[in-house]
Amino acid sequence: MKPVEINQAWSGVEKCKLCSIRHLVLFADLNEDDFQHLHHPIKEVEFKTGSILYKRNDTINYVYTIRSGLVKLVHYLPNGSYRITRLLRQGDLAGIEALNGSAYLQHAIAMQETSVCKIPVKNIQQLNNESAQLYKQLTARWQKVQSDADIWLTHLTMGSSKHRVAHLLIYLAGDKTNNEFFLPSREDIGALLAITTETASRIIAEFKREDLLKSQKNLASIDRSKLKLIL
Amino acid sequence: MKPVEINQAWSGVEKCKLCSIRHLVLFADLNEDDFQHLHHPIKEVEFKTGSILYKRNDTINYVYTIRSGLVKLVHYLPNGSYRITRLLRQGDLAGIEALNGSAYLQHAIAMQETSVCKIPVKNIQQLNNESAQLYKQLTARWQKVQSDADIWLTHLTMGSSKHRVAHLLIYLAGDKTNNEFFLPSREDIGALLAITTETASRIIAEFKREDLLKSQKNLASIDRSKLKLIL
DNA sequence: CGGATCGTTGACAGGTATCAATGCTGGTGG
DNA sequence: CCACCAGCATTGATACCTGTCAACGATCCG
Repeated sequence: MKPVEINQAWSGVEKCKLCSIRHLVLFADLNEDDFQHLHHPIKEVEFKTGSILYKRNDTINYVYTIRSGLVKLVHYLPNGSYRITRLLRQGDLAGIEALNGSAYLQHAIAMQETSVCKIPVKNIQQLNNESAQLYKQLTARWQKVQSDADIWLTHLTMGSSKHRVAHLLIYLAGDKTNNEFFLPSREDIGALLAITTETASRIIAEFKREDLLKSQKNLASIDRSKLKLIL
Repeated sequence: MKPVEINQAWSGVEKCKLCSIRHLVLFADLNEDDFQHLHHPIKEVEFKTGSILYKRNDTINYVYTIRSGLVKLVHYLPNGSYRITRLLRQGDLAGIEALNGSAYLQHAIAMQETSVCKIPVKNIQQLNNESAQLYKQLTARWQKVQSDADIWLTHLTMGSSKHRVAHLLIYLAGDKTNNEFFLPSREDIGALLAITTETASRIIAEFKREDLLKSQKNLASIDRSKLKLIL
C-alpha cells in the first residue's frame, strides 16, 4: 500500500449541473438557484490503486463523492494489522464525518483506479444554511452508512468463513449485468471478514476449483445461483 | 422476549427546557425561540424489560431519545436466530432513520427498564426548516452511529471469543464510577459478538471463577485492570 | 536472472460449534 | 405452602474449523 501522487483533472461548479451521475450524488436535488451558492471550487480528482484519499486525524476540509472505482475505509490496529470497516462505491460519500468538524475517523484508500469529486466542506455548510434541499440527501447518506454497517455486522462477521466469503462475493458483484467485478487481495478479504489471509486464500481457491468463481488478475465473475446455495 | 404494555407518563414541551439530561440530547443547542416551533407533543414513555419500541418496517412517526436504560437494535435472521447490531444508552437516538421517511431498519427492544422521549418526526423536520441549530446535533448523532459501528467491527467481531467478551464487558461498564452495570443474557451476548450462547456462558463463568467479574442477577461489576490484561 | 510480493497449500494445535445433559431460579397453580 | 414447570445458565464430550507456522509456486519488475 504505497501512496501515489494525485493528479487533478479539472475544476468547476458549472459541470456539476451536467454531471452524468448526478442522480446518485449529494447534489441530486439542488436547483439552479442553489448552485449559485457554491462559491468554493469542486474538483474532480483521480486516485490510483493504493493511493490515499485521506488519513485518520487529517485536517478536515473536504468530503468526497465517489464517481467510479472502489475505496476502503481502514482502521489500523496496535499490532500492525488492519481492519476494513466499509467499502465505498459509486455515489457513496467518503469523509462525511467532516461535516461536524471532527477529524476523519479512518484512512480512506483507493482499492482500484478511482475517480472522485472533492467537495469543500464550506460549500455544504453554506448550502445547509441557505437552502434545505441538501438536508434530505445528507440524512439519506447517513442512513446508508448505518444500514451498510448493519448488513456488514449481520452477514459478514458471522457464520463460517465460507459463508462470509460467499456473502462478500455476492455483495461485490452487486447488480452488475456483465457480472464482472473487482476481486480484492486475499489480505483485504481477510481484513474485511475478520479471517486470516490464509483462510481467505483457501476458500477463494476452493471456489475457483468448484467453478463458483472465475478470475483473471483482479477481475472476477461468479455463478450467483450456485453461490447462493452456500448461504 | 415478550411484548409488554407501554404506560405513558406525561406529555409536554415546556419540560424539555428543564430536562435534566438536556446537554446530552438532540435539543441541546435549541434556544427559547426554537422551542416555539415545537407544535407537536413530545411524550416521555417508560418501557419494561423486553418491550418493543418499534419493529422493522413499522410505520414511522417517532424518533426516540434514550433518557435511561438500555436498548438493543436487532436483526432477525431467516433461520430464526438474531443478531444485535447496536446498543443504545443515555443520550443515544433510536429510529434516527425515520428522518428521511423510510421504514425503521431494525427492531428496537428494551433490555432493561428504559425511559425515553418520543419525538414526533414532524417536529424535527419543522425545526430543520426554521432553524439551523438542530443540524449540528443530528450530524453528530449520525457520526456516532458510524464510529460505534466501526468500533464494533474493529473490536467486537474479531479475535478470540475471550477477547470479544472482555471488550464487551469493558464497553458495558463504561465510565460508571460505581462500576456496576447491566449484564445481558448469554444469548444476547452471543448475538452481540457473533458467538454461540454456550461459548458466551463458558467464558462468563470462567471470568467469574477468576474473579474478573462478579454478578448477582443482571447486575455485574468487573475488575477493569485485570480484564484489560486479556486484550 | 534474481528478488519482491502475493497466492496457494500442508501439517498441526488450539479454539469453537454442536449435541446433550444437568443445575438453578422465579413464577404459577394446586 | 409446596411442587412443578419453564426458561436460563452451566458443563461435558466430540468433531470440525480456523489460526498459526512454514514451505513452495506464480507473477512482475528491475
